[in-house]
Amino acid sequence: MTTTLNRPQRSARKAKGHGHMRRAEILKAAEQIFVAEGYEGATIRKIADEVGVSSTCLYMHFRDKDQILLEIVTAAMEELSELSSQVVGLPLSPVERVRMLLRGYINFALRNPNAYRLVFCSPMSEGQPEKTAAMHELGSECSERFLGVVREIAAEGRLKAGDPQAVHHALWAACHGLATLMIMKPSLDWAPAEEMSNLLVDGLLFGLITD
Amino acid sequence: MTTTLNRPQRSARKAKGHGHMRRAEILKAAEQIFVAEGYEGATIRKIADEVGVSSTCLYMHFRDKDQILLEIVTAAMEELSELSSQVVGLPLSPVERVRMLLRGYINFALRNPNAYRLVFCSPMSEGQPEKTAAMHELGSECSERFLGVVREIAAEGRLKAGDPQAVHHALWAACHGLATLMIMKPSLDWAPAEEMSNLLVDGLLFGLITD
Amino acid sequence: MTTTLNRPQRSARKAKGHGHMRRAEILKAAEQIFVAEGYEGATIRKIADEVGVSSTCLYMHFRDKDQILLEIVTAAMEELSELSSQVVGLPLSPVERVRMLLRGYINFALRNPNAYRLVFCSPMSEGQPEKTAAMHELGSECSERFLGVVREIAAEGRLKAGDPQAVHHALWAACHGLATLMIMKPSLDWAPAEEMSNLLVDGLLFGLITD
Amino acid sequence: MTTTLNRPQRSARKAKGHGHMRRAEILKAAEQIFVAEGYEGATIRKIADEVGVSSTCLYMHFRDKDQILLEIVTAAMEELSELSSQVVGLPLSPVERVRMLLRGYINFALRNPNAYRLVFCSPMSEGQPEKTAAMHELGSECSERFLGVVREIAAEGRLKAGDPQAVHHALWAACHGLATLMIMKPSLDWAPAEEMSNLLVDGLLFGLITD
DNA sequence: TATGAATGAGTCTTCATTCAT
DNA sequence: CATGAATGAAGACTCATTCAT
Repeated sequence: MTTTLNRPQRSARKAKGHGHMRRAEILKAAEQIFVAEGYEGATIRKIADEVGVSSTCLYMHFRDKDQILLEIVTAAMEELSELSSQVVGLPLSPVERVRMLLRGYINFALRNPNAYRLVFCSPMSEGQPEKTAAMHELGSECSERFLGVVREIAAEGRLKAGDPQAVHHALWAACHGLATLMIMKPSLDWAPAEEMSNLLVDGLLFGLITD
Repeated sequence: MTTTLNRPQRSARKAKGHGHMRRAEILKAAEQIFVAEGYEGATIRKIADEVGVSSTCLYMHFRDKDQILLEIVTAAMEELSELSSQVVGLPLSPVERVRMLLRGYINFALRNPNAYRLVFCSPMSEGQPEKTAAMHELGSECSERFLGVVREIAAEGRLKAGDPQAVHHALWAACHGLATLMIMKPSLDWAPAEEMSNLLVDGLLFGLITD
Repeated sequence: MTTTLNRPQRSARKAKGHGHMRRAEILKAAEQIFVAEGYEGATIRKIADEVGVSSTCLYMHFRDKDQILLEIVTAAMEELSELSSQVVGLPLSPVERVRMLLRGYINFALRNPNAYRLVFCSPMSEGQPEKTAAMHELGSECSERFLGVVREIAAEGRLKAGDPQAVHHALWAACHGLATLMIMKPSLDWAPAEEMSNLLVDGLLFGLITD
Repeated sequence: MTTTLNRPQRSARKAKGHGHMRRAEILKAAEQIFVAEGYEGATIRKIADEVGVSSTCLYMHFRDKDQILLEIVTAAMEELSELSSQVVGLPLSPVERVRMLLRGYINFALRNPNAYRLVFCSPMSEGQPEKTAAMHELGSECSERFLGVVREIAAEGRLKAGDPQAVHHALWAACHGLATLMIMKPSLDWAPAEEMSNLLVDGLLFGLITD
């Protein structure tokens, strides 16, 4: 009742972690809030409160708010890139690798909904040219890797229609659509995510690729 | 209901006409900004500046910020609903009607990119319960109509997998993905829209439905 | 639902009164709103809506908002002055006339709570020097008349203590207190107004004046 | 609870001290403006300007506008409550205690005109239920204490008329009237405050209570 | 490394008022 | 006499950011 200052509810100021612990702590807190409240909802104050430090403190570790979010998003993209990299290298038929790529992609998007939205559904890309470079580079890598596997399939003469690029785009777009729609309209009466994912991916592959 | 000026004549007279031109001007500016800068980025001031009037002026024509957005969205949804209604009534096989629905859907989205993003890529949905009722009603209508046709196909025992609801969701989501991605990433090396549309839709239908 | 303009609910635009009807209509509406919602709550728009005309229209009859309210208040003061004038002239003993004056005063205040507050509880007096002149003139008249009757009593040697001026102030202040407190704290568990009024006035007169 | 700086030391250091001087400065400025311009007239901006800081700065020290006002009012009420508490406990006859309560009350009001008006002449009361709880609690305490003494007098069968509650209200209201009128109309030709106070209080007690 | 205090720009919204018709 | 359209100033409040310590 007698709270005299506005944000005193620093729940539990954690024991001083040395060195770069702080940075990680901040990123973690920011990600939580970012996921919970979206890009505009993730304010510096909320993040600072979550970590248990002053807002000012964040500026000792990051230039500005965008840098924090960008770092989170880039980390997410790295994960995605890493994931695609691993799948592409598996000793499986190209179709199987594509199937895993698509499933993994949808899965990733649903697990990182806000990062995903930020990367793929925001016009932010056009905002700062250089700041988002690293992020987009990672995106291109993923895309290239994926396209490579589709080309392998095409090389086997198994594309029912379209060129590899178009098929790759269609596959990606479809999965992108499922992910974003499930993220944006969670109130719809969706079947379980895995079921939807399988239904879509299997249908697409069956429809676009011959045995 | 009482006014015929709700949707003003889209003639070329741009010169500050009297009457209720203003309303339309505002809606147009708002749509652009909403789409360019997202829901939170579209401030009353920016819209007013775009139109070239004071912020206060907007309140003469709309109760609040939400009403502006809502009106744009609802108008777009009405158009989409109208379109789906027409297709569903055509004397064609259910599969053919689904094909037309999906193509028409993608087509609509690409022709109305701003409105489309506004409706399907904005978080706005989960805000006020009643204010968005009309909009959601229209969305549900479209969805129901589409689902109805998928059910016809299911009744013929031709769904390869999944229940009608899931298949309907998968088809919709895939087309949604193609539309949004082509809208949001126009710099990618896309095949022509119609080609992409056909590739995706035909692939999906072939993959999910038996002859 | 489809109201396109902000204030269309002009309930029932009354048949055009000729001449100065309008002025009276406006004052009446303003008084209602003034009483119902207080000084700050009585906005030009509300008054205009209540009358059924545009806000602009009010400016054809009154210079500004203050003039409207001032006119109401002055009218109230005229009523009070009239009332005191009548009572003072009655063929009764001075004590009886004072009793009636005080009762009438409390009664008046309770019937015109907002006007009363505006006149006696607002620093507005110091605001505009000339605009409120008429109003204050009326107040002085009342006060003088009242003081005159107290002087009659004093002339009979019946004041227990104090000079006429002080007694007049004390009587007035006490009644003022009852009125304002009942106006401002209506949620208190007050006895009926008349009962309170009698209790206070009779007590005061008995306490300050000898038989 | 955690801070000892709630009511900062009222020393004379006016030079922009560090610490929580600010809070007190703001409260002081707010009280002046609240009283000079009324509840609605006391805007955040005016207060901030008076203190010489930005409007934003106020929000560092208080949650919102209401909290500022509330704090002022509550502080005043605490003082008044303390005062009444002391008087009630004195080893005097109930009539004498009432006399002291009333004189003390008037005295308090005249010594704290700003706070007094804020508490007893502002409509603020009927706003939020819980926010004003503490304040009303203090008011009730005072009132109850006073009523208790009046009941003692009633128990001795010495009330000339009315029930204890009504008499208590009448006494309070009369003193309230004297205080507010002397505060609001200082330009009137008042007798010295103590003289007025004695005249009114003695007159009331003589008029309402038998020996 | 961290902070408390502060700020300027910006958010939506409402008000009294004016101007051209 | 009356209006629709418009406005500038102001309302409370929030945000990212900075500065002195």
